[in-house]
Amino acid sequence: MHILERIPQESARDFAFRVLKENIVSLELKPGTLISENEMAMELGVSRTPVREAIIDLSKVSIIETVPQRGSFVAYIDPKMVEESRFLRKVLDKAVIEVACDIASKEYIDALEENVHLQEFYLEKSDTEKIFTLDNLFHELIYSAAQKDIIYDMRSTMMLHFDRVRTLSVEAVKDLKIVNDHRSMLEAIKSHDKEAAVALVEKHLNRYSFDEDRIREEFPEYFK
Amino acid sequence: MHILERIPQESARDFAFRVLKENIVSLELKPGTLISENEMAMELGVSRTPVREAIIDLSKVSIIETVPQRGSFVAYIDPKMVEESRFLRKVLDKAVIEVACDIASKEYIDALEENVHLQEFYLEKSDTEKIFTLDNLFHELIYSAAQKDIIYDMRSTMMLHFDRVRTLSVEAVKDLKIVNDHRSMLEAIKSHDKEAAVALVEKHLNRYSFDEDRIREEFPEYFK
DNA sequence: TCTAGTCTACTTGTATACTAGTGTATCTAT
DNA sequence: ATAGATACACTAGTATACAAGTAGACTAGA
Repeated sequence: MHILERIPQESARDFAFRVLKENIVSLELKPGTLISENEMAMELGVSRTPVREAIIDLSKVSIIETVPQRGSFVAYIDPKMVEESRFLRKVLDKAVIEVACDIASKEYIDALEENVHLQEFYLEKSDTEKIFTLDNLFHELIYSAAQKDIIYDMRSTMMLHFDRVRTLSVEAVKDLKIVNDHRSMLEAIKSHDKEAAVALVEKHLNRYSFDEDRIREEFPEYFK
Repeated sequence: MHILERIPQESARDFAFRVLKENIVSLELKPGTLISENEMAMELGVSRTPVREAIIDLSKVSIIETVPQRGSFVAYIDPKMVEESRFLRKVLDKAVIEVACDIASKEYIDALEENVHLQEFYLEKSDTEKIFTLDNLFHELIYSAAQKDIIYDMRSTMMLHFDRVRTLSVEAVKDLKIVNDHRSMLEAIKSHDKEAAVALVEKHLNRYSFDEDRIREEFPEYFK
């Protein structure tokens, strides 16, 4: 497992949660791996309690499976769960951007404006890493603008299923297209054009295809 | 706090979670109340650990607010959160019933059929309690039929915000209408009529109105 | 009367100890 | 050699102990 740096003042629980999440999505922790609370506590330099609490959180969305008295395992890739997370994202993103079109305040519009501007800036420099971070922030901002913050949290945790298969997809989505999508979405929000916004989200999400058959063939050991 | 009976083989954590949930929704635990992990552990006859884990869960959706080194408090009714939960339900219920129209298996159709039949049975007997339980099960069955079980869990926890103001609403929704709605939804699912199903959900949810001003006037101490 | 300080009684966060169950490897008996 | 019993090493669930911080009551002094 790849141990991240602990952020100052970060609680042990949040730390453990963050490390677990990263390692699962990046497939550093392979599906089927046993996560020992004890071992992980040692590695992180914290006690079992916060590690355990983080594991419980992730069990909630079935990305970790806990069998009493046996262990906690990284869940195998389950197409049903991938579909469930993709479904959740599509449904929520569309509904939320509509609300954002209605009620986004100038404050958030400005934040989105800056965000997209930076995306375009780093697109110029081909800094995919930065764009990835800004991408996530962009969507979070929309949820905030629509005052749907708790829902965003749920979406994030659930998206782990999808993020993890995205790690396996060779076919990288072109940054150019993504950034363009975001620019268009922002313009739609600014002009309160709900219909356009929803259509853009639909198109945006369709860029992330999930070729289950290919991935299953290439990484059969990751599937149940 | 009203202590429920512990179900055999129920884990201490699930038990604590269930008791907390019930007491918060029923307003037995009033908004603003301090929930002491220690005290609750004593009352339930378990240790702090499972109680704490239950509290963490509920903090996730902001129905409990935990301030480090100060305490965990039952959150005041926050119209923003009520709206967020109502929004989540509306968006998900509509999207999920569409899926159910597409893929509900005979097994689930049968289960729904039995469920609605029982609702009609208890409607005859005016057993509101039973209908309430069957009502919840009905919606859970639809989510299961659409293979969206994790999403249903999220919805449930988030709905606590809404369920709690529903407790305060005097205007009881008529059982007759509810049961009729359910019957119609089932028929829509059986005939794969997505449009009708979505329209029914919309109508169904509109029955649950939330007169914030009135409730706020009547119970000002429950609001922040 | 007011203010500064201190003490107490609480809280959560974290660490550790104990319990009970599971799977495996090993040993024993046939 | 094989089947069954058994010991062991691990697990998660729960209980308890300790650390660190907060709020409020109380006291002493001006």
